[in-house]
Amino acid sequence: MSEDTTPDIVLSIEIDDPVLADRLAMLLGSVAGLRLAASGETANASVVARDPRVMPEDIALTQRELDVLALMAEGASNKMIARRLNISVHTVKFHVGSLLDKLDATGRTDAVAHAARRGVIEL
Amino acid sequence: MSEDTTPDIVLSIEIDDPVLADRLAMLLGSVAGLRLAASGETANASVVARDPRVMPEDIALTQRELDVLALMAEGASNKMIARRLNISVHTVKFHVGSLLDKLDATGRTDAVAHAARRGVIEL
DNA sequence: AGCGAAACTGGCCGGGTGGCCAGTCCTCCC
DNA sequence: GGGAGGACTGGCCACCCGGCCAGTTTCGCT
Repeated sequence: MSEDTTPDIVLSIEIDDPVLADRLAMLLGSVAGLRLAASGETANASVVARDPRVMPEDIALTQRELDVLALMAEGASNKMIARRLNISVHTVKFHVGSLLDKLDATGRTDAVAHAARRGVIEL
Repeated sequence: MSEDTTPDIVLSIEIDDPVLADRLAMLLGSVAGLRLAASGETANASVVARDPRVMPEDIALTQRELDVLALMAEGASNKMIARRLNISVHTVKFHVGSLLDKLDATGRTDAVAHAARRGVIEL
């Protein structure tokens, strides 16, 4: 017991592409100071596929629309949003309306789903 | 021009903990066949902190509830869900009700948000 | 047989939602 | 100085949503 001040970092590979996953397992399996997680083992970190949502491809949402969107994602009703933002329910509806437009959604539930998919918001 | 059939895997480290990130950068930086992404560069894969949602911790949802939940996440109205599942709107409401219960949600938007967060559904 | 869970259906109703119309203030820009 | 866009507000209204009550059938387990 001496230089084990830092135990191996346990890494789990969570990549769908079997080819890439294999290459990584190969490369990382023989790195000193690092270990691949056994099945079921809790890892310190995971290697995941490049998240597709990272490229913004931003839909142009105004700040206010983002405010409303965030609260919608919390399950807040128009009334709650109005109170939280100190604006009238009508104004909330106004923003929700343009949100549905811009996100090409049919309702508020669809809107937050689309927004989450496109990375506009984080659930 | 011979064994470059497989260019280096570009890896980006996206970990908040600076200590862990540093150790990983150190260990991974010197692995042949693998390269750390330059800032802004698009990586093949990312090293991320253990995603909390990976552990199932499944809420016990019945098959029918999962059916309804999936359609809710598509932004479908109760009427649409009813048509798609060949059941009455009342039955849909019944399932939505227990979904709200089990997912501890205040409305359908909140329900799909919670479900997505817990990994019950994939957006 | 008896019992519970799941799925299904109905009526009723208050409140929420989204679409339409209208309008007023800003500020930035040509 | 006139336009364009954003934020904001109002009324009106059809429809949807979620919660309440009630009931049926079918299944598996004991």
